Amino acid sequence: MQALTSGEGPWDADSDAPALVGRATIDDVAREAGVSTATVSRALRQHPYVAESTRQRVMTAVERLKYVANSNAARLASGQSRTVGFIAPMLTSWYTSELMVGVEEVLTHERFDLLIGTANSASRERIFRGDARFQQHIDGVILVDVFCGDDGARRLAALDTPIVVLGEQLQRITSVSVDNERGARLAAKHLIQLGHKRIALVGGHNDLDVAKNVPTERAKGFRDTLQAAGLRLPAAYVQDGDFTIPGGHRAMRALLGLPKPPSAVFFMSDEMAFGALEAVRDAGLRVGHDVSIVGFDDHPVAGPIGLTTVRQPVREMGRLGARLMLDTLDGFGTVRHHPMELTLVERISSGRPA
Amino acid sequence: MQALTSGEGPWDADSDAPALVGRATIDDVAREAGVSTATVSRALRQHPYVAESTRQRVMTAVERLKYVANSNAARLASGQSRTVGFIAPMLTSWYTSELMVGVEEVLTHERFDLLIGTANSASRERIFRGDARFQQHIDGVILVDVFCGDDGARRLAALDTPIVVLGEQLQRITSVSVDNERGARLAAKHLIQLGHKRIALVGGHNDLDVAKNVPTERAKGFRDTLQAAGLRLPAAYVQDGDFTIPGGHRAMRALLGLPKPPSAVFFMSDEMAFGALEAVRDAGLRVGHDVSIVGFDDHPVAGPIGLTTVRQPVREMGRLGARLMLDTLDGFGTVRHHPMELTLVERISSGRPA
DNA sequence: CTGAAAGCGCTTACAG
DNA sequence: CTGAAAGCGCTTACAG
Repeated sequence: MQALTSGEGPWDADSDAPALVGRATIDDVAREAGVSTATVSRALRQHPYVAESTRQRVMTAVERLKYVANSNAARLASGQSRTVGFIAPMLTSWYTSELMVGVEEVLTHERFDLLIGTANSASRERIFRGDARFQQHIDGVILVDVFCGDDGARRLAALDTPIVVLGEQLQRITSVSVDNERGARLAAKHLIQLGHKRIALVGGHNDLDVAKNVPTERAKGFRDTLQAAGLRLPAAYVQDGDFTIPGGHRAMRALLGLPKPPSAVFFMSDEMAFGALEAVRDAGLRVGHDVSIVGFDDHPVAGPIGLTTVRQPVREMGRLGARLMLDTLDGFGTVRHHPMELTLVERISSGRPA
Repeated sequence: MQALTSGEGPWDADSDAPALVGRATIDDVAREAGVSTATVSRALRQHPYVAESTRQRVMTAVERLKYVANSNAARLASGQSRTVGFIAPMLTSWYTSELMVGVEEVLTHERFDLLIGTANSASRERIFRGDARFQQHIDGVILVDVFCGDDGARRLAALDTPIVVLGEQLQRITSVSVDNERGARLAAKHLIQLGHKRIALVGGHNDLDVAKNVPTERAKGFRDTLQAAGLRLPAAYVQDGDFTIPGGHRAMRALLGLPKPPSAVFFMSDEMAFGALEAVRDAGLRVGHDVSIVGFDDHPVAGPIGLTTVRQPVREMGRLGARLMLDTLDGFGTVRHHPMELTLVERISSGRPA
């Protein structure tokens, strides 16, 4: 970018800056400061052995020339990509993008790049054994909703790539996790305490063969709680909502079409619960009265529309995950599990059965 | 990343690949194919003057070695950053992130990187005259909700950096735009036709001194339509909702607290309308009956909750904007304006006045 | 159509 | 604490 042509105000050119053809390089700075490029490089990266006076001179030259290091050259020379991969089964869900924002926030601050990837069943193999984008030039990978059992986890841990898992806990892999079973228990208990007997469950990813852990754990917590209360969960009361808004809509319609529809439904994500709203309305019923609904996430729209939900601090999980990755890359890499708190937020979408 | 340790299934090592210490470089490929590195480079980038048989041999070697070019080296050598900047006043709104997803989609496909930036009043100057991240190593900039009048537009156009503007139309700058005035007119007309006389307006960015164009244009279309219908718009009926959910909540609460509250409100974004929902509920009123609400965007949750809104194809706008940027960078850079269609989607949040 | 070689702008042992 | 120099892995005129 060059200086602007003329005129006043915020779009003005900065007339203080020395005229340059193209951008200043490290050589320009070295010349200006009267030192070698090596010294400039060291001064700029907080290298310990640089005289304070030298550092000052370098900084002055940097300011004057508005020098910014060419990161391509820096990465090539140092062999460090300063890039972290981010892999999730579904990039468009609120949950995923919120995690991504958190991750991006701290990574950008540390001048790292983020490489985004989806992980459906077709691509998951490629990713770990040679996907074009991930095969090289990546320092580590942040995984969301990992799609593997204990066995897969063991193999993941054996990779020589730093890995951080978000949203669940895996053996021998650093993670920022949430107790999914407990979250589902909170939701189930809440509905049981309200007096509901016919409670349905809407999850997803049943046929994707990816991202199985999260729905599996939530389903378990839910079933266990119902069972402990002596309640049945008929097969027809378990629907696949695909973790999307339209999926939630379909699932709810199916449930309401049953001979004996449930009086309450737990959705494993708020977005699915949002989709359900329309189905309830179309059936001429009222949420919170005729049908109670509980979601999972605490999406920003959950509050405004009064959705009872299991809240998880998603953005915070993303931030923490990124920090753990950075720690690992810095060599402070003991495997750690960071549990995040889950809380039930009661709002008006759940009430006593009619 | 290295091969996995052992075991079967999707986490297996690929035993066909030649053992390599580190990654294959262009030299490895050249050796394997029996050609020079220059030829490998040409073959890989669809250079016209490469014999078909040579290209085949190179490709085979690439496959065998699972070669992937080091983009840092490629960018350094070619002098092309293959990076596009994306600047918006508010990164967390649905509108902005949806645009970003669209942009990211086509940019990634073309192996371009995206550099994200916010543009509040404090930083907008820096961006164009020397922000560390944008000063260099960027091929072009995509601007959302540009914050300048005709004068600013003229200066923007004079920059030697390719620019594409999203969401509105500016003199002499390529854009993917929407007729904001018309959108607001659609909303106003709809409410007027339903019989409303007391109609309020909730916009935002009033004190940010950024992103003024969009709210200004929408306000104009709205005012003009009311005036043409002989309706007044008292100052108290114009509120700042900050383009956020909490902002919409506050604005609605203020409106409902008025001695003579409006019977209908037009929000310049769906998210603000979402925030209003809670305020309406808290006041013991019903949306679509006691108060009609119209939004702008057609956010994914608008359908499920039945929000009447002015729909704009946001993701599509992002995609198109990215393509226009790529065209510009390829030298096909005539200034063009691509208008996108706006349509009113009538749902249950708007009805006849009580 | 292909190769030898310079060069992109940094970083980093290696000396001093 | 600092400098000279090699090298990171590509691309691209320049010859042929």
